[in-house]
Amino acid sequence: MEKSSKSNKVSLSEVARAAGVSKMTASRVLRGEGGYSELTRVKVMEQVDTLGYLPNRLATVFAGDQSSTFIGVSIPDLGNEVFAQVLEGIARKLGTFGYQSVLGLTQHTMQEEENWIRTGLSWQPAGLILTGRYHSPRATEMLRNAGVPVVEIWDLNAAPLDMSVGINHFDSGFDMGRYLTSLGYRNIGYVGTSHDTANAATERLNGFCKAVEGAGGAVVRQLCLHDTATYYPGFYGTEQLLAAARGIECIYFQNDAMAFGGLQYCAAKGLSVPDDIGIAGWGDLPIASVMNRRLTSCHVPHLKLGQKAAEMMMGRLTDEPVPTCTDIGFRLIPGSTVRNSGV
Amino acid sequence: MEKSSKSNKVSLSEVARAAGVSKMTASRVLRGEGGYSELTRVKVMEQVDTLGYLPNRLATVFAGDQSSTFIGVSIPDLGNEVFAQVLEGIARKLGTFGYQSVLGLTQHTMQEEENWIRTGLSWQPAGLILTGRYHSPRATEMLRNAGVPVVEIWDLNAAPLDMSVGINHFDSGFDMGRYLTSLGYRNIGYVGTSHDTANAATERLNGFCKAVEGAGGAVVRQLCLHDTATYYPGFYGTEQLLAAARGIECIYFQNDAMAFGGLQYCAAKGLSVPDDIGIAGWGDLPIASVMNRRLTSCHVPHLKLGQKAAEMMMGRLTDEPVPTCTDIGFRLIPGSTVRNSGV
DNA sequence: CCCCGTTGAGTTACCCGTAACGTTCCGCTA
DNA sequence: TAGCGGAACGTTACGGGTAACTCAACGGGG
Repeated sequence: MEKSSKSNKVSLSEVARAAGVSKMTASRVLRGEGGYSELTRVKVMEQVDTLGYLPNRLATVFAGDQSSTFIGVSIPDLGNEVFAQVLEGIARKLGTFGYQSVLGLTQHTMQEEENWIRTGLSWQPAGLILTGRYHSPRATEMLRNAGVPVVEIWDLNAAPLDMSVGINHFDSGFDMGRYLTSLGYRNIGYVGTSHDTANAATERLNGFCKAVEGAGGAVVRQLCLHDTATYYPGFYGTEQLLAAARGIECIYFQNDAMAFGGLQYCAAKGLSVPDDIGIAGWGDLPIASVMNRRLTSCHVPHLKLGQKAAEMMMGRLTDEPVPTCTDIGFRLIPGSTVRNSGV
Repeated sequence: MEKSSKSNKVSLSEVARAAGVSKMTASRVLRGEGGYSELTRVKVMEQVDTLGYLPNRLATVFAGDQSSTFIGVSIPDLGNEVFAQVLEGIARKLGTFGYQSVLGLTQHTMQEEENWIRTGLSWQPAGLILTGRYHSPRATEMLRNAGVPVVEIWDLNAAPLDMSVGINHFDSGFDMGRYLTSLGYRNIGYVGTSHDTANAATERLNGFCKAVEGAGGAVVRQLCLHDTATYYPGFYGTEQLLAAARGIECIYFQNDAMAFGGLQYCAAKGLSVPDDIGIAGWGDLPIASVMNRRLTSCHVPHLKLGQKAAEMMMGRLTDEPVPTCTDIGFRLIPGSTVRNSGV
């Protein structure tokens, strides 16, 4: 049962020849658009089976001016569980429409994103889904010129390139700031990681600071680690923060993963949470559902966000009216890692 | 600044015309393969900038017999952090070679995988990376006929379709079984989820049972939930297991997420771990690094696994000699959620 | 028996790049 | 000054499929 040495790509012409019809007739049968007899259909389909013909979608896209079924999806990184869920929502929903997700990991940098957009556009995607609302000038220009639908997710963008779905991160930080100050916290610290200045985490921090300061408190120390926003940096970041500043009553973390690291640091050092110190995160990781203590955090429907993004994309591609801007909403989770009433 | 109604795709011919050269010359300039004067180069590049030309890679692929830079990657689901990391390793590594990952989420079913392979092959990928070693007969046939490189990851496959990288899950389960029995555990339970019978988790369970039985113990109860293998099912699965069987000394979970759920159930019910019951998981989730107690588990270098898969794929595509089978290895983590010496 | 509509199937052109080959034109050598 | 080589660039022919058009055969109504 040896195969011939090279590329056994069976083309439509070969199927047609084998079936004794023209290429065009075979094409009609394959697309089921009618205009052929039952006998012809059977002959063609027999050969499709026999030869193991697989349609070449590149050629189809290439032929008509119809666009492909590729959707480019750029995600900062998958180490962050939250983005993994967004991607799952997107990919799964797109899949149900017969569309494929082409993944780009942009490492939170606009340059990586720009590169990815450039190559991404070169294979004629039906659309692009991008994380974040900040893009390099050249990226923006390419996107405008390309004429493909674009959904910006994560950050809500009142003036999106095309469409946008996400939450208002500033507000989400603001709400947490207001909540923590309402509990009497005044000297507050922040632990996060640094990347581009323009991103969602920074906006949360800005909103947070505004609320805290508005309530007479102060974010006395903001730690921006040069590391990934995961568990262990949360651990040692807490150590650094507490060593650098006295009297911190509560720490706001960039996300839940870092907050768990912080919790663990406190446990290791015998600091009682929330008696000695309050801990708040962001994102509401799934693992929180089985922790003995509920982490104070902010819930965002990640999976739903991804699904919504995919739906908006598909709506645009099928010429349905689509809102340009969808607020997916967030919910503050009081939790038990901060004290539960004002002092 | 209104754009004309339709697809502003600028083609190479337009660039060439605007620059006053032939299509072929413009193509040569774009590819930098020489055979043109500096003046010509400048003229062409000017028009590229002015018109905002973006190469159409579909056409390129289509023109030569060179293959695309798409690599199809099938992953069961991204809710499982472990697969997200594998994907990250793959996508990132492929990216450095200028290849794109096209994602397929197969929900742990062979049928979904088959569908995805069929459509996947239709856009002429340079290769496929599949999770698992079990594929439907038709999928196998398509893969053989397609003549594209295939890397099967996750399960080590001694007789892969093409290439394989992963670990031996049977051995990994066996080692855990031997370890737990060496600590004196004899009445052991298992909590996992059911899907196709043929998968890595089942192989781990088989290896585990063999070791346990070989040491005179028994896996007295195997619970296979109809749910996803995450935290909460681990929680209520533990409840079900303990309600259904008496005298269970130790529970082996399908993965760490479920084990964390189990740990939490024990904490909620006042069961002391490991004094009252032992808990073991699999996969070594990142969050374990900041837990106060180390979960007994099995470490697998997920990111490295993904990277290796990508490297093997690239090696094959550049005609380097590539091992057909790479064991990425695992490491048993004794942890502190089982007792630490034989009774 | 002719005309015409319907059905089934073939022909042609095209999509956008690239390989392979042709052509021009220059300068250099004998 | 013919002859030649090579740099610079143009022409043609694909590749796999599809839209639009054309054509042939057949059956039914007048």
